[in-house]
Amino acid sequence: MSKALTVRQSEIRDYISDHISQESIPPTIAEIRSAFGLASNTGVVDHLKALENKGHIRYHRGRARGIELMQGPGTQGLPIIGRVAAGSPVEAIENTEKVIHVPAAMFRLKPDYLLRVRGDSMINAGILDNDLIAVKKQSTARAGEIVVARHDDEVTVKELQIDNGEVVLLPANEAYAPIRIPAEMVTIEGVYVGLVRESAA
Amino acid sequence: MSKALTVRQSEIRDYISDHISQESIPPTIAEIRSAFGLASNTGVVDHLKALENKGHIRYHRGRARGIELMQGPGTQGLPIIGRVAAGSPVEAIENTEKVIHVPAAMFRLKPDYLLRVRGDSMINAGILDNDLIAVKKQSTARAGEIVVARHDDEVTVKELQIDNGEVVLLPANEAYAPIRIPAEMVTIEGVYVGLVRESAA
DNA sequence: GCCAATACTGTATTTAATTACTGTATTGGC
DNA sequence: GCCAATACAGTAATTAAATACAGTATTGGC
Repeated sequence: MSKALTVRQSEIRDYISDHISQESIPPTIAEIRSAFGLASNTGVVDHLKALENKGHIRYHRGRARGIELMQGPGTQGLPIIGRVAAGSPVEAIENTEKVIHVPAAMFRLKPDYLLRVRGDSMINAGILDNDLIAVKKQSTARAGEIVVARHDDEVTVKELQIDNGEVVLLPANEAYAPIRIPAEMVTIEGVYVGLVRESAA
Repeated sequence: MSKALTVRQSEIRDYISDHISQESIPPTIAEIRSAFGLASNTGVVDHLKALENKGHIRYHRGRARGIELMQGPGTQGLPIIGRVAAGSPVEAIENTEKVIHVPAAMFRLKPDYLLRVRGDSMINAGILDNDLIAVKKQSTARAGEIVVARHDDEVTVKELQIDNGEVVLLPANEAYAPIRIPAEMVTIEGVYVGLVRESAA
């Protein structure tokens, strides 16, 4: 749908997105120019044209602040994934509870979806039963990161550790034991980048 | 807060609201003028000033399309309160870090603002240092609820308990002792209704 | 080695949009 | 009967913002 952006292009796209959420109006070309320390409007216009060609914005020529953000994945709505069906990828659409409009800019790393956590195995990491964790999709992770891991068609949230070539999934709760699995039997679905809790009444 | 509008004023307010939802950008003064078949910008400006005085819009002079709706689509922004200045009410505008657009529907009870939590006194309730808690403003609360309480110009987040006419502010961390204060020395600022965590990298 | 895309500077110009007056007519309240 | 608020017209001036052109330098692909 929307082609890959260069580093500079996605910086500008993010600036536009942030400007809209904070000022509730798109920036002018001159505002973008000075935000990036550029000397000429032309450079900004070039980027806007590129972003338009790649389907990320609509650029209404001749209109003041005529930049309209296209709601690409990760921009506006984050789907909430509920129970995860066995065998299906975690982002399968039929598992979507609903979509909530959380600005991805709210989190330091842009998440791709929200996953509802079941159980209390991560309470010492401040992740409680029924919390929604913001997950960024990626297939690798570093030791010490909290990851969404799939093993035997079961998806769990645990701290990742590597020990002697084996993957250790470490709960943050003394009542649970670490899970040790050969690396080739575990798939990393994503990493934990944030959390949303709708507190019970 | 927002005073009653005349018929004409609410027509114009509705037009602005519709324009934002349809074009995702506020209208210009000239667009409003021609939409209502007026011959002069002055009439529109008069209405905008009236709408501003009555608290329905913010009118940013000198900016193209500088009309910001205070209610309606895209207005569910919650201010993030950072450090709380001594003596000032917690919602004081100078303490606002920024506004993030979190749909109020995300939480069961509609919060009024987000408060950045400092310290680890509530870790057993899953509230960590630097988390943002969603707070609903209210001056009373029931025992067992987690509240934002002010005592001696200091604002803390604790579980509320009542014991023998005294207020007990209960931390959720064994390392901290409960705080016991006469009820008349504590002000309840609001109750905890949700949480947002921007996880550290 | 060339082409296309990216990422800009610099200057000038045009058009979009807001503001700044002055003035008229109507309405409702005290 | 007057005052304040509402609801406009009309004209000019000013500023905000976008565009148009002509370049330069760098990168990666074929």
